[in-house]
Amino acid sequence: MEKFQQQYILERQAGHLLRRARQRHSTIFQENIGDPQLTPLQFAALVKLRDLGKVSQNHLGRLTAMDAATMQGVIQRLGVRGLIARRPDPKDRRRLIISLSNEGKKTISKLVEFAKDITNETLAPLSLSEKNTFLLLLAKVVELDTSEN
Amino acid sequence: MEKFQQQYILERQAGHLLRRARQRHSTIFQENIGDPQLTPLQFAALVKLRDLGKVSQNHLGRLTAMDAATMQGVIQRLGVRGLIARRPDPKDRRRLIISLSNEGKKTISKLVEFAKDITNETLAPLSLSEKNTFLLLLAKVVELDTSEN
DNA sequence: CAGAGAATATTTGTATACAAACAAAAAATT
DNA sequence: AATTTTTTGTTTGTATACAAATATTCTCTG
Repeated sequence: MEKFQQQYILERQAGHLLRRARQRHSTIFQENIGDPQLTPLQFAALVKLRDLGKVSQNHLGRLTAMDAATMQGVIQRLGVRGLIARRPDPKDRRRLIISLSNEGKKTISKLVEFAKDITNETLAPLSLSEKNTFLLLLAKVVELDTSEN
Repeated sequence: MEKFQQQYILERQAGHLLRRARQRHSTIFQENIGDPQLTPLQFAALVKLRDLGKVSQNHLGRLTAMDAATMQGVIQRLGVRGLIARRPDPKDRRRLIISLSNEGKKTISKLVEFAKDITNETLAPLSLSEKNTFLLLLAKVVELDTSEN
């Protein structure tokens, strides 16, 4: 008795499909966000800052799933554009406290309206119920409790 | 009558979740592929070459969803490691024909066994039927016909 | 067949992504 | 209180990702 050799098809692997889905999202994001300079990561950082006010740089990184080195670059570029303010935490001199500038507040409140369609557009090949299922499963894969937020 | 203001929650956006899912996959891939140097993209290129034999560099890029510039780097690094062979196409002098070296053939046939578990492990938080649903929807999002492969 | 247009590969520049090593400061342990 | 450990942020190095510009070659059209 021969065991059937299980084949390996790239197009059915989670990694390949996730990568392509992110490419799709990235394109749609760029086309719809209304600010050609702003990237998905930069936008994510602004959203979290809008929600929380002031956060340390590393903490913001954890909230947006960026490691310290990546966060460094993102904050750097947002700083250059004047969308955020940085100042040292007097209570913990290791920390850098990040917050939105007035310009940043204006920007995020304007762009978030465009951002709302992007998830929907990214999942456009799916029906409404499929979209919901997909987002639910996706959150489960990354072990995020949906009811948390 | 006031319209309810629709909120924007980062953790429910496709882009953010896709990004995190890919981070998860990337970690699991690295831990399980059995060759610390080999990246997901490099592995994808090797798999396609195994399936097809000889392909031009750009064509390989399209098959693995990499643009020409990215492909350039991946092929470069696989070349340095001696896993592929490159030679000009006599019939079309713009083209570079890529194929597996003997070393590359050995490598891919050994590693593909490890690779088979990675999708499963990446989707471990899901039940078996959820995994299937998820992969199906994911393929639909990137508009890949599953029956094609 | 000549010229326009398209395809292939390369290069440059910017932005993630993350490992690893580092300095400074805070927290935990003895 | 002194030592160890952890945390925070920075820097360096490698690998995607992709836009844009370029040179070469091929294809298509008139």
